[in-house]
Amino acid sequence: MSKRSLSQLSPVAPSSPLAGLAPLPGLPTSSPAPSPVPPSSGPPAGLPQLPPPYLSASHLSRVPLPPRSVGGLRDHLSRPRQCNCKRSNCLKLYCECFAGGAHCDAGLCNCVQCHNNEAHGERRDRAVLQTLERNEKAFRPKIAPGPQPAGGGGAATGGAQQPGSGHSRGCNCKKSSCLKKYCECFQAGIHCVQGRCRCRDCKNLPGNEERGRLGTPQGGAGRVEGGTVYRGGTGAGVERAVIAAAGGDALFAPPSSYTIPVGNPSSSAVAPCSFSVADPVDSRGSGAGLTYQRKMEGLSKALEEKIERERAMGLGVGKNGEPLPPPAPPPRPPAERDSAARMGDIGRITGDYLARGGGAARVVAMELGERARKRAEEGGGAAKTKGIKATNGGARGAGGGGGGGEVAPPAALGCDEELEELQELEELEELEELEELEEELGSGSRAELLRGLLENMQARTEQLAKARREQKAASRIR
DNA sequence: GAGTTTGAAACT
DNA sequence: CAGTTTCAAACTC
Ligand SMILES: [Zn+2]
Ligand SMILES: [Zn+2]
Ligand SMILES: [Zn+2]
Ligand SMILES: [Zn+2]
Ligand SMILES: [Zn+2]
Ligand SMILES: [Zn+2]
Repeated sequence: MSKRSLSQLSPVAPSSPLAGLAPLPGLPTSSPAPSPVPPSSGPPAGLPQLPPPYLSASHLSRVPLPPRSVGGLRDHLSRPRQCNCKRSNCLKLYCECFAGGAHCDAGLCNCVQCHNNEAHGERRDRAVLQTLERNEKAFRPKIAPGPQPAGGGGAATGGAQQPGSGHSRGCNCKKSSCLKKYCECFQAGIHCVQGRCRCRDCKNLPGNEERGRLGTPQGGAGRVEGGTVYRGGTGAGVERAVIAAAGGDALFAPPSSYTIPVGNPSSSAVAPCSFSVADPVDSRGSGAGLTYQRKMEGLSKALEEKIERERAMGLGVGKNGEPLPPPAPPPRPPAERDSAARMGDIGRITGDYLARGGGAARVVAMELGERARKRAEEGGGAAKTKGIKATNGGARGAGGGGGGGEVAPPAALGCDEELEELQELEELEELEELEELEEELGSGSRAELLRGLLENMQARTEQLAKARREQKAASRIR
């Protein structure tokens, strides 16, 4: 389902973007559609010429392409595309994969906390929209298709370039003279374009041949995929990036056909799209049902208590680091809940708690530890009690506060500390302990719980990071 | 592999 | 739009 006719312009168009990547002819400029693809590795340009992929501001421009990869299934489009992102969640253009409109390949990428995958479809969708908001051409090729003096990884060779070709936005190099792969032009193997490139001391202009053919003695060749310039490509890189291929060749990962709902700018695009992968509901699978529910219950209760306790102690910080004075508006809902609601409790509770900024990390850690212990007891003996890295012990991390009466947590520091703590914990997913734990608890429950916690933590982390930045900025402004 | 440099992307 | 900060890759040692 979810098949919508293009002409259907509903206000809050829940575009179902990405998903797969739809080959998108990059350049706007009319491409005579020659046969750019050079010999080697020049598969037939089988892609039909699609209509201008421009995201018209008047309506959704859903690229009419084979919904083949609708599920976001493996995009058999690009070659090794691998990133090593650590702090962007692969949801920013910093990430090669994301920038190229592809999902990260858990097998190839070495990214941390990657959200550029089907498992985080919605997040990714939002990120894509944000990115497009900033720059509608964000996912379009930077390198014009057409005949290029390609020389991937090396300086451009030919003489003059055809108008319209080159780096669409030009580079802005200041210290590399455009002779290193720091320069996108150079990396793409094309000359800089006067008037567009704002480089200084450019030595990558037509005529200025071979300054050192391979400007980079070390490292590998650069590459250009679908017009996107990448720095990556160590060694095994593509010697000849074959930039021209963009003309409609599947050789590269054509920038996916992201769609952007521009229908009504006024009404925020809050609900971007509900592409949703599958029904998360049933994903739980059979069997784990009851067990899972019980676990959740237990955890829920434990967390609730913990929260209550801490709140009573005056711990907690406002979203912006401000102390949290009011004991809290205890909107303690009745005790009646259906299983479904109960299931969501964990999320709600932790979310609530985290939102208030308590020692989030600490709580999570303790909770996990407790869970493990519990499990051990139940299971009867042999259980292993995973302690889960409990970060700073009893520490009064965030709320800290101290002593009597008014708990005035040093917003600044507390925030920072908590942030670190959280970031550290965010990597729980990679802890071996958890994997072991998983065996004991059952992947279903563990995964679900963990995911919930992590998501909350991530959200919180983002908040904190922002707050921290602001503080930093504020202090620097002084 | 650790540390530095670089410029695009992000943010203010 | 300019000035800064963040980020991940290119590069150096
Ligand atoms: Zn990445
Ligand atoms: Zn990746
Ligand atoms: Zn990734
Ligand atoms: Zn340059
Ligand atoms: Zn340039
Ligand atoms: Zn230049």
